[in-house]
Amino acid sequence: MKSDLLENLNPEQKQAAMHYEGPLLIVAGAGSGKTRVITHRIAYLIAHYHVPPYNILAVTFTNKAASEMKERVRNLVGPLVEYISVSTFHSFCAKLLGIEGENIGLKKGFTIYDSNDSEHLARRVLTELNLDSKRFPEKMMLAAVSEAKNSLISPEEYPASSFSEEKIKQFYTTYQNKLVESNAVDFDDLIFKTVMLFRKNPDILQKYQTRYQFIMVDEYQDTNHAQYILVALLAASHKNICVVGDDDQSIYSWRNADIRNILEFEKDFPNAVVVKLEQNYRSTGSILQAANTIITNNLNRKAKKLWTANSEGEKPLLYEAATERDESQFIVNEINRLTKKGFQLKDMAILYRMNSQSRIIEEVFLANSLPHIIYGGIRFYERAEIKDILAYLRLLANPYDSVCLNRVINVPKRGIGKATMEKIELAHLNNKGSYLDTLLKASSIPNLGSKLKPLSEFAKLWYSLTALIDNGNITKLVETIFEKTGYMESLAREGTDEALSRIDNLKEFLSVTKNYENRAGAEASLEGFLSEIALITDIDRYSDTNDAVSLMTIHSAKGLEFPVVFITGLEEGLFPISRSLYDENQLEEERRLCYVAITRAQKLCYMTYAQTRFLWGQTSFNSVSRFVEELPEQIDSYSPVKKVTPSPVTSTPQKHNSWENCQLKSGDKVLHATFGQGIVIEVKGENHSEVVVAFHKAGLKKLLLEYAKLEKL
DNA sequence: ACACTGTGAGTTTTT
DNA sequence: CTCACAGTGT
Repeated sequence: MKSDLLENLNPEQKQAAMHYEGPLLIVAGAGSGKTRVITHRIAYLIAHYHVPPYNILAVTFTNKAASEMKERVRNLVGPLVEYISVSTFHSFCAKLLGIEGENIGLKKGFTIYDSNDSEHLARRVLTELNLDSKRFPEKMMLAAVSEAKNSLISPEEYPASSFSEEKIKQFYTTYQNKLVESNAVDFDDLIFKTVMLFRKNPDILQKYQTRYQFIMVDEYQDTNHAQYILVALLAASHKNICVVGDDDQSIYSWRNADIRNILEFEKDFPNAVVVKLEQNYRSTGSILQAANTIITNNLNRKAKKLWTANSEGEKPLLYEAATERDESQFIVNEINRLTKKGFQLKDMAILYRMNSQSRIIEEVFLANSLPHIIYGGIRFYERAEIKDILAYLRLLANPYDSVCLNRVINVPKRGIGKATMEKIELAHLNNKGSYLDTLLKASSIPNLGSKLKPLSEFAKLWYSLTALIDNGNITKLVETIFEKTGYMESLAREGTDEALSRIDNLKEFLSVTKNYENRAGAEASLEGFLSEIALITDIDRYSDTNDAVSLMTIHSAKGLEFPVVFITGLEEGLFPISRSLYDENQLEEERRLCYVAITRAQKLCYMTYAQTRFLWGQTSFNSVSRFVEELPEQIDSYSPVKKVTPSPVTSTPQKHNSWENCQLKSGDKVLHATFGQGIVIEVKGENHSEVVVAFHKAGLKKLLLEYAKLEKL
């Protein structure tokens, strides 16, 4: 049955898939079938070398990549896939620390802080240390801490040879102490602490070395030093390590990814076998040629040249828009045209450099009723109400967590503010137990006055909820929290549109818990649920069954492919982004980002830019991106200035001049008595008597100017 | 304690 | 522009 397993692989792919023991480096260009090779290698190890699935570990960076890999392995090996460990770096470490964490002082149920929680904590540390947050912004301090952790430098080891280093060291030390007190870890700690665990406990390390006989790492170019050491430790005894990566697609150096990990793999593992995959199966010849032309402008890279046997196809098309709205409208028009030629909406993606660019695109999409999904941006799990309910759950799992306690103790309002909270913190200092212990003994906290009553009630509520933790029924637990805390009720009483949408989000959260329970079955636990949620991103919440255009940043598009790709905002200062313009290394990373963007496209690739763009509160006039200029021969360009814009809606100035009777034009902000603020999308009808307005709260409305009292803002 | 207002500052990418 | 925070008045 498995004899034809490798039948459809090319010779290099086959060589990599058949590799048995010892280190293996697969340099896999974009679209060269690397996932295919990894999945086939896993299947081959099992079928041909009879490696027990239990001994195989595959690590990726994103949950999406992990679940996709799992599915594709399942297609090859069937139900055996459940015994293979396929997971992200972070979730692998989270699980491992859940089991072994007590060896390095982590109590059961520890919380994983996201960047938002970390910032809260950082702010408290800054005030406590009396550090001027202007000279030492928390973002900067956290970045320094992150860099230290990713380099495996502990607070004690952190240098103090300059004034600012001294301050960072101080911050790092206090920040870390507070994490420990809260029984919490941040993202970087997951990797850092796992490495520490292994270093301090050789017996535990050995256990996992024995368990994971064959290790595979995807997107190796994005690993940082800590991740590299983690993998190296696990592979130290058997050296059965296979890494897959492409230095041209390294776009995470700002997260301390160390490109040297891939460039120097052969030094680190001297007898490594190296396989290069250079045949691209994804894109047309023209698209690939454009990508190749761009990337050769980078000096710091391994020489390679992707080729394809695919047909030439059409050259990428460059569109010069007047404004960012025009850019979006062009895209909408093209999408409408392409759907008539047989493309589906889910075949198309719009990529941009930064999330804020999605706003205008979404507006125009809404105005044209074009179905779309925005990845990233306002994240589900970052919405206040979701964070509130999660904070309740996290507090139940970990009653030491001060950040979560601060978040929920006055939500909904219980009349407990800063002053009371300080009294609690003070009492807690002399208490060896958890915050729950402290609050249950609230009557012994001095000077509480009238606040004792609400506090005791809160403690009682908290205590009664703990009884529900262990039955694994998280949905029930969440429903009880909604009810007993009065959270839902207080939102319902508010009755505003915003409150109603919050209620909807909370209801959707119940489908998240149900989904988890279905998947986890008898294994379901509050800790398991929380650690899964902490590491999940929005990308994992969407299914691709809906026919809709995808909108996302280029970073989150890595690893994905689409028949049609629109790359937007190709302007100097935006892409490449202004901060990178004077740093050759950063500029090369921007160029790699551009390379990643182009190579997402299978059939058609569009590149767009706007002559003027409203950016950061003002209109800017940027020239076309240098990346476009690096492609003189490889693209066709299309400038609407010479032709009539084919859009039914436009905001080009020429057209406005002819609207003599009309004070409103598309793009204007207006205020409506009942619908609130909105933006004019379209003016139409005889004498321009009708307007279509996208209201921020009420959505799209068609209005007659004669009746609707619109105030121009 | 809290709701409101105005000011001021910083604007990338994400597990 | 948008968010966070300080200061104000209730």
